[in-house]
Amino acid sequence: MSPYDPSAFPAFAVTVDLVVLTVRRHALCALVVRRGEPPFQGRWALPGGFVRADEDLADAAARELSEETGLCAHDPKAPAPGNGAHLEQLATYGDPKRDPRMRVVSVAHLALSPDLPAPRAGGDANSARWAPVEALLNQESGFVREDGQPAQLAFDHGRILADGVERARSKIEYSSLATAFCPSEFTVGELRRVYEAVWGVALDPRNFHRKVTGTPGFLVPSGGTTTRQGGRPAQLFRAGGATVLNPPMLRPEV
Amino acid sequence: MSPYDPSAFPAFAVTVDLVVLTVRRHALCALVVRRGEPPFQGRWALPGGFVRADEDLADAAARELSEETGLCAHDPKAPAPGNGAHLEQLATYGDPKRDPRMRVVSVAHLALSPDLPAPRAGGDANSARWAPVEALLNQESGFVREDGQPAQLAFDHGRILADGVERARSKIEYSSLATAFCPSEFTVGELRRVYEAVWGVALDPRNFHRKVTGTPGFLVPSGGTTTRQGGRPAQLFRAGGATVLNPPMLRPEV
DNA sequence: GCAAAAGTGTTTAGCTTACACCCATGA
DNA sequence: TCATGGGTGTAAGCTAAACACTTTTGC
Repeated sequence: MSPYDPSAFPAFAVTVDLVVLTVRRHALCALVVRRGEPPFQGRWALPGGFVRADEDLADAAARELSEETGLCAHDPKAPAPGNGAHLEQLATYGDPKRDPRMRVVSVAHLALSPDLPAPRAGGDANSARWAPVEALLNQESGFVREDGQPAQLAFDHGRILADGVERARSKIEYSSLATAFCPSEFTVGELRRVYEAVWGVALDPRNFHRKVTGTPGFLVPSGGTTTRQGGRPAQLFRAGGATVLNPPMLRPEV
Repeated sequence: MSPYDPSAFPAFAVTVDLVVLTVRRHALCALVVRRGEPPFQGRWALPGGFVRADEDLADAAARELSEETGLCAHDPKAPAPGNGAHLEQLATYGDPKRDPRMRVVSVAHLALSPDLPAPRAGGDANSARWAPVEALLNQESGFVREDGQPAQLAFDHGRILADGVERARSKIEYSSLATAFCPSEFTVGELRRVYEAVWGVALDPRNFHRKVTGTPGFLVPSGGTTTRQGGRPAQLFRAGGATVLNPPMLRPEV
């Protein structure tokens, strides 16, 4: 057997699926698209698509993200963040029966984005929307949305979403990743509300303020202030160069 | 275009590659096999192989691990650990040029095992050995082993190994995973030497002892004692049911 | 006895927590 | 004036780091 013989190994289709998270109205939300064709026609699914023949996995994920949201994924190593989203590989799902049509291995990616006006449909999806992850993850308990659509996601996307949410929840503990949910300029209170939405807890505003402003390199003041949240004007910050938080932000027990 | 048409998407080969780590003679070591055929013939590589047509990714990784080492990967959820190794998915590597022959996507897995007598060759590898990761990771700086073989690993396996080592180093901070490097019964000192080997640091034996014995569910005394390390007899322990360490073990700055 | 490794006790410093308190704005 | 969110001060409690000290074996 020659190692160059394509018949010597099974052929797989490879896709990328995206867990795109954002914080909207104090709730952690994920981008879902309605499937326009079988299988799972009419059901909600994570955005994604086939990896092209000469495309790297990260490039395929960035392309799908751009097609679905218009966001530019920004390389964590790039100097200018711009209006980009954080994008990282999450995990790979390859159960032989995960797609009834054929053998598909999906390399899931996790994207974190600031709140966007509204998702625009793209590719073969005929509609797209932000949905609170809490509702989507209640799929196991037979949750049904108010419009009568079952919330159960297509394929194994419920599991993929759960893994992505768990990754996001744990990663903001020890990294500065929570700033990826914020616009380029934000206040300490806005950043705190991100943590509260992602973790589903309430944090002490005073201790949170001391913690994030006291961690060198986490936040840099941009000079301006804002009163968009009401109350006393708050300083505006940008994300600093630090990527790890040491000591980490502690997630309350419940 | 029908979604069932195989010509509608590119075909990929999918492999699993294994980062198998152990601690031998106070050094973190990885299992490498010598390649018997091109490309990279004669070079060291990580063990791995093609995923079969109806095989899950985790099953393929467990099969390769068993073929190369005789270890049984044990599901973390299984009740009886036995003589099994820890096995988890690491990351997926799919650069279009990572294999000169064809488009191969590799789903890398990380395995942690107690010290084994000697690796046995299996599959198409004509030899296998444990190599200190420090030597393997110095490949970038033109490191050459004492036998004249360049240590540079085949394909992108140097990067995969580096990612696996980093995962292991960070994961023993906040989980009980370090016990996967120990035999079923071990002393606190032996566990400490695992941490010291993986992190490459020296830890205070007194504070380490208090830390691990004071964390509920981490270690359970097995009743026996041993003097195999010399000095005063040490209590023997087994890994307890706890999988997370809270608060975590702190890695010194270096 | 001596070396070596296992354990215990104690002090100090840093960090988290909880909460009292003041500040600056819009309505 | 009052409600609202921003921001500072401070004392209690927990943890880790550093290290003196005792215990129990082999040689």
